[in-house]
Amino acid sequence: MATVTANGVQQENGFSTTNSAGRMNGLSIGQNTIPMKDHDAIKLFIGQIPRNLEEKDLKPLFEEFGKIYELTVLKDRFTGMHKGCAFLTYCARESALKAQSALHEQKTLPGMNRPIQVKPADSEGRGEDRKLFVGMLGKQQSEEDVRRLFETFGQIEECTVLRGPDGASKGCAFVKFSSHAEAQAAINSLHGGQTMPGASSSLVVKFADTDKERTLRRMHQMAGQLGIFSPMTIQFGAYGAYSHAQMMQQQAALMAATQGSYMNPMAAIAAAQMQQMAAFNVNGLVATPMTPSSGTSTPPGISATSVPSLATTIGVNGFSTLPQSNGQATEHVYTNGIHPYPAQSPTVNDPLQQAYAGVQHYAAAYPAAYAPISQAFPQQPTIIPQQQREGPEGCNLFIYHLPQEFGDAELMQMFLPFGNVISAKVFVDRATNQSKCFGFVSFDNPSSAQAAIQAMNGFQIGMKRLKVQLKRPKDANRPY
DNA sequence: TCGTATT
Repeated sequence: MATVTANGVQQENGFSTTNSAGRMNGLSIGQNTIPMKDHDAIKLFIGQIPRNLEEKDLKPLFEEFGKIYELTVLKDRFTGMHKGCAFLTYCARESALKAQSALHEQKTLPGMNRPIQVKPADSEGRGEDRKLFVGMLGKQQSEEDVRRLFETFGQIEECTVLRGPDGASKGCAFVKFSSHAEAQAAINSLHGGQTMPGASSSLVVKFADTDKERTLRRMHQMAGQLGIFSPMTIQFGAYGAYSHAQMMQQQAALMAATQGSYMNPMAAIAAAQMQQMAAFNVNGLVATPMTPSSGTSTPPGISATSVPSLATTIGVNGFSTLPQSNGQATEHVYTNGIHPYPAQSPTVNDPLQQAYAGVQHYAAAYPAAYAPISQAFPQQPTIIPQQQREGPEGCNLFIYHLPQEFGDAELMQMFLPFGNVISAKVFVDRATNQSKCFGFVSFDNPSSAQAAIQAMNGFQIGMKRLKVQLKRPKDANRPY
C-alpha cells in the first residue's frame, strides 16, 4: 500500500518512520509529517457521544492520550445522521490502551444518560483470527496434552478443553495463539494428520467461529424454527402504502387476534394481516360479512361495538375461533369468512406455518395486494432504515413485556395504527442478539402516543401484558 | 424495565 505525500510523491509505507517504541509516528519529508500508526494499533469504538459533537469537538478529549491517527464520527450513509458513536485510531497502540482505561465508562458526556464507551471496535475481532477450534481429541487428553501438541507452532495465549458439567472432556478445545500466522501454521501441520486414541476420526484443527458466524448460525436456526423467510416478511414492508383508516381496522383486528390465551406473536400479526384483507372486504373490494364472536374481551379503550365487523377472536393457528352457542369453540374457518379453507393436517402444528399457509392462500387470491412491494408499488422509493429517533416530549413510549420474538418491525406494526411512528426500537442484547423484551416507539404527536397508551397498555399477548407508558424524560431524577 | 450506536 502506498501513501500519497503532501507533494504528491508516492512513497512506500514503513520507511523512515518510528513506532510506539519510538517518539514520533510519522513519515517526515521536509516540513511535512504523514501520520503513521503502529502495525498493532487498535481501532477503538467510542460510544455514548452526544449527537451534536463532531470530530473537531471530540479531538481535544482524546488527544491528551496521544496523537490521533484517525477519528471518524459515524453517520448514516443515507441521511447523514450522527449515530452517536465514532471510531478512533491512535498512532500508537499504547495511546489506545491509555485512553480506554482512562475513559471507558469513566465519564458521561453532557446530555448522555450513560458513560462514554471506549473499547476496541468489533472489527478488531476478539482474537478469533488467531483462535483455533480443535476437534476429535481423545477424551482423556488434558490442556497440557493439547498445549504440547500445539506449542511448536508459536506462543499459546490460551488453551481450554471443553468439558461437560461432570468435567468430562467433550473431545474438543480452543487454542489461541499470539498471531494469526502461528495459528495458520498449526492448521497446516495438524489438521487431519493424526487420529487421537479413542477419537472416531482424524484431528480437526480450524479457526474458531467468529461471533458473526455464530450469530448467523443462530439466526438460521431460529429462522428455520420460526419460518421467517416467507412472503410475510415482504408483506410487512408494504405497509407504508395503506391508509390510516385501513391501519385502524388492521389494528382492531390485531387486538382481537391476540386476545386469546396464547398466540405466537408473529402469528398474531399474521392473523392481523388476514384481518386486514377482511378490511379490504369492508372497503368494498369483496363483500363478505364477518362473523362476530361472543363474549370476547377487548383491549382497554376499544369497545367491541366500535369495531363490530372485526371483533373476532383468532386462535393460535390463524384460524378464527367461533364459539358456538354452547360456548365451545369447535369450528374453524379462516378469518375473512370468504373462502372455506380445508382444515390443516393435524400433524402441522407450527402456528406460523399455518398462518403463512393462509397468507399464501390469500396471495393466490389477490396477487396484487400481496405482491412484493417492488412490484406492487414500483414508484415507491427505497425504504430507508430508520435511525432511532426521539419525538417531542410526550410522544415517546416505553414498552415493556414485549414478546421475545418481536423486533423493530413488529413493534412498529403494532403501533402504526395510532399515528405516524417515527421510530420503533426493540432493545437487543448485543452479545446474544436476543431481544431484551422492551423497546421504544416514538410518534410525531402526543395524541397518537396517548391513543396508543390507552389502547395498548395492558394488552395481553401470550401470558404477558404489555406495559405501555410515556418514556421517562431524559432529565428525570437529575437534580439540576 | 427507559434510546445500543460497530465504517
